Amino acid sequence: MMENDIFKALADPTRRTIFEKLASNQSMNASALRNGMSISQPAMSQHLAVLRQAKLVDEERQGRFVHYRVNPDGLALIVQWVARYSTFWPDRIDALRQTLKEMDQ
Amino acid sequence: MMENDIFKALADPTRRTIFEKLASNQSMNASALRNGMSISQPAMSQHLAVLRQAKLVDEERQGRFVHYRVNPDGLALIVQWVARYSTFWPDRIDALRQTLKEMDQ
DNA sequence: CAAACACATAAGTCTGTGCTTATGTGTTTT
DNA sequence: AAAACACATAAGCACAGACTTATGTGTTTG
Repeated sequence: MMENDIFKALADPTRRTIFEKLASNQSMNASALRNGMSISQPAMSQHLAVLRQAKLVDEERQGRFVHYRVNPDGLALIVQWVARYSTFWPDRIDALRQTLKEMDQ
Repeated sequence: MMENDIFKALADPTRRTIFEKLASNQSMNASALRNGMSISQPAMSQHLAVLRQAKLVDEERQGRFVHYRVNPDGLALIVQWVARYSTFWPDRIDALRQTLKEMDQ
């Protein structure tokens, strides 16, 4: 299940850090992502595989490097999930609900 | 960490089911939540504890029953987290960004 | 007050998962 | 072509977490 992959992927703090790194930079390869992270190369590779399967990240091979960047599909799925419960937010935020509906098309 | 609690809480499919049940009904006690769920009483109790710690759920004791309902705080935190990456959504959805900013105040 | 009830907590088991080291695959460099 | 490099995969280990049964705590009912 798609939803499950996403939440499981984001349940790990290391993976969220990786994702945030990718979000603030345009695109990074796996080695660049490791900088300042005290994480082994295989661990990084495994985390990226999980993020990729959750559609939170896209990869693009360039020679011997693999460049990773944020895939909006994953984020959109979270938004859609949260949007189902938008009725529980303060009234004024109902405007958000509208915007999200337009987004779904 | 707050963020961690939420994502870990939602990483479990059973807990998401419980949360969705609470979202579609106004308020339910733990026993009512078990209906049609083939889950033991202690398991339900443990899941609810996790959801409560993540601020996804509120409890209110009434006699020997404990009524649970959705706590918007948890949902709001997810929205805030996703909002940080709203730049990755298609342009027109940038309107959402505005709405979320207003929400933060 | 005793029994039934609603729920929480304890303790143990089993599976999932995040890590490691070792090795494999493909690409670039010299 | 050999060496260095970037990354993936394999296999094993250790811990986290979801479940179970058993029991505890508090409340209501008969």
